[in-house]
Amino acid sequence: MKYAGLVIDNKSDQTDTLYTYGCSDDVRPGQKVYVSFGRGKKLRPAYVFSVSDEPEAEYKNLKHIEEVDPDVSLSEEMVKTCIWMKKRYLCRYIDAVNLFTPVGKALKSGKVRKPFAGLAGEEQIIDSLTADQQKAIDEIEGSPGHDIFLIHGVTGSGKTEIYMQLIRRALDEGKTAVMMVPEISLTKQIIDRFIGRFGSENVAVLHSKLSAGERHDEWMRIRSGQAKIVIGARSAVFAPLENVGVFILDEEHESTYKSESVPRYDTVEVAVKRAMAMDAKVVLGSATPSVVSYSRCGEGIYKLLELKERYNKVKLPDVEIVDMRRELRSGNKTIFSETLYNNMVKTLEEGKQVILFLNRRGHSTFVSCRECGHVLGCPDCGISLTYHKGIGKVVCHYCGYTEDVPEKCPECGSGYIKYFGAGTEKIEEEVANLFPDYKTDRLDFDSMRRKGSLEKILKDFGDGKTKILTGTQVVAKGLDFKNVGLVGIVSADVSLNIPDYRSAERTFQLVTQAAGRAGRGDEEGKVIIQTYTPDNYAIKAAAMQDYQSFYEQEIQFRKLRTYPPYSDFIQIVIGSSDQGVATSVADEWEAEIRKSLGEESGNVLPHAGMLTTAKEGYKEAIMIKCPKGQRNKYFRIISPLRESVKGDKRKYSVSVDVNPYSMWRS
DNA sequence: AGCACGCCGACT
DNA sequence: GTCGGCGTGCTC
Repeated sequence: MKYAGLVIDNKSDQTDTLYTYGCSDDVRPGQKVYVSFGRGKKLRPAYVFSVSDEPEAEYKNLKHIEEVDPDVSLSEEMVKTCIWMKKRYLCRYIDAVNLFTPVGKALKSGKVRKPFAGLAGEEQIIDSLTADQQKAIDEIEGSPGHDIFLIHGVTGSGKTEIYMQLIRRALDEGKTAVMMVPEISLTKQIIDRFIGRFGSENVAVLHSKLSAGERHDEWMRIRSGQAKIVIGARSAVFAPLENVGVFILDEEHESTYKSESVPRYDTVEVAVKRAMAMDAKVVLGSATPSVVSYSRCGEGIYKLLELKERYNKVKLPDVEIVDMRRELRSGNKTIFSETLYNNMVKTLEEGKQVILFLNRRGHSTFVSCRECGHVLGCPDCGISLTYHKGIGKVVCHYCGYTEDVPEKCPECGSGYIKYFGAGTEKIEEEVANLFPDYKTDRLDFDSMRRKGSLEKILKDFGDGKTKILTGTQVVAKGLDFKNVGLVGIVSADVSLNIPDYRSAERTFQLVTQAAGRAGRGDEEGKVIIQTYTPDNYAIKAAAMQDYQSFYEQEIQFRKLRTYPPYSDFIQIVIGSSDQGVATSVADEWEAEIRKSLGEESGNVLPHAGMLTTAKEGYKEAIMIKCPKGQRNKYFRIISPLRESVKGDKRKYSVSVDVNPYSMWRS
């Protein structure tokens, strides 16, 4: 008989440890098994994490594995990655395991289900590769084993073709491949291209819109070795593939690669960890690489590959910055500068289309009383409510609370209620007034939900029906339409004014990406950037499409303030339905961490209550700035605290987030 | 997280 | 007398 260490499928901090069960000699790590646990009568699922000849201790009530699941199992590499994730993200074993295993059950055999129904596949014929493309492929394929590459290529420089050639090579060598894209660009087009090239039998697709059953089917196709290429959003990094040749992350700078729920993993880190175990390559691609990734090239951690020219040598767009302060001084109080308006007229008269970008949805950003100054706020969150004219209500963009717009000020009773700050809804309204002869449309979170489909809005624009499309980030990313003559960035300042150390980086990325939407046919496009801060380096560099210049200035700022890549932020969130418990636990942890850090205790920010919805309960956040190279030391302090939750009788939960996506809520 | 044990109040 | 309320504590 042997002894197996099991992770029980049980969502509790208290049981987050390996339990020893007796088993037969042929049980292997990674197997899904069923055991009796605690006082429960039903068999519970569990995963074998270790097998040994001797038990670690004497157990007076040793139980045995009752059943082994014939279908679902993890590889040894996946088990090791789970153990690493628990340490790295301070999550439970089961949280990591659940990412690797399918939710849902298989449908009865013989049955709906073809995930690619209606997708014929579309092969794009490539005449020849550019010199840059060929050089990148040669360099990646020429490196013998595990390696990490960053492809920095302007929009339209042909990164996807490189990815496909690398995947072809992996398949030829009998290996498999993972192709990841941000959720937002996981559209029919990219799947079509891959199926056209590799055949639908070789391709599996994983994304959040699959039903549990579909996900299970795809999982089985991958695990059984049928599908050799997995395309998906960040969760595809957990695809149950063995012998992966290459993990590819397109648009690597996108925030969707960072998980915002437990375990709060970074997809690049997981890909690198798995790739190391399988001697695979990791390829990151972006037109605007994240500052952290680019700096790693300078340190020799990643190998940088530059694609300088656009495919078919299409010229980069002509970009103009408009100083809105001057516009205001000259008496123009509208949203559109004279330059933007004139260019819109010209573009439309030429029969071309216009994209207007503003990173703020809704109609008016706040509603205020002119008599007493009262601003309508959310009763739960306190932040100001955004007016949505389409539904005639004010909405909290944080928790989703809505209410009717009051006719009188709830504070003083005055009827002078005014709307301030423009969002996409307001822009669309203004555009429709100014250009009544042209069809307008709007693409943002609200319109996608209300009108039912992203596809419909995109199709109308693609067919040329819609002449002017207004939208948020969605229009800045991945849209590839040939007839766009003008892109107007209505206010480049929106993302710049968010109090987060990455605001300049995000602004540069957004403006560059939005500008890249212009002139994707064979003609040069025009881009107009409206801003109140025309001298800001991120805006200037984006206007020049000059990544290098942006990076050099940004990295100085990061160094000066010891922000990433010169440090990591570690956020510890303590949540409880009892405010007193959350606060006292946060007090204790903060004091303990400060004590352990000694002279470096200044790197611990005092804990602060977070904005939460009623459902989430009360939350306290401790933010720690961990200097570069000190991560292990800081984790040695935090890990025992995390483990101590097991023995604590008070009711609270703890989650740890390394480099959280948003820093400004707390 | 489950699940059973156990120590208190209002019922056939 | 006992049915059941959910507070408490354990799970190899």
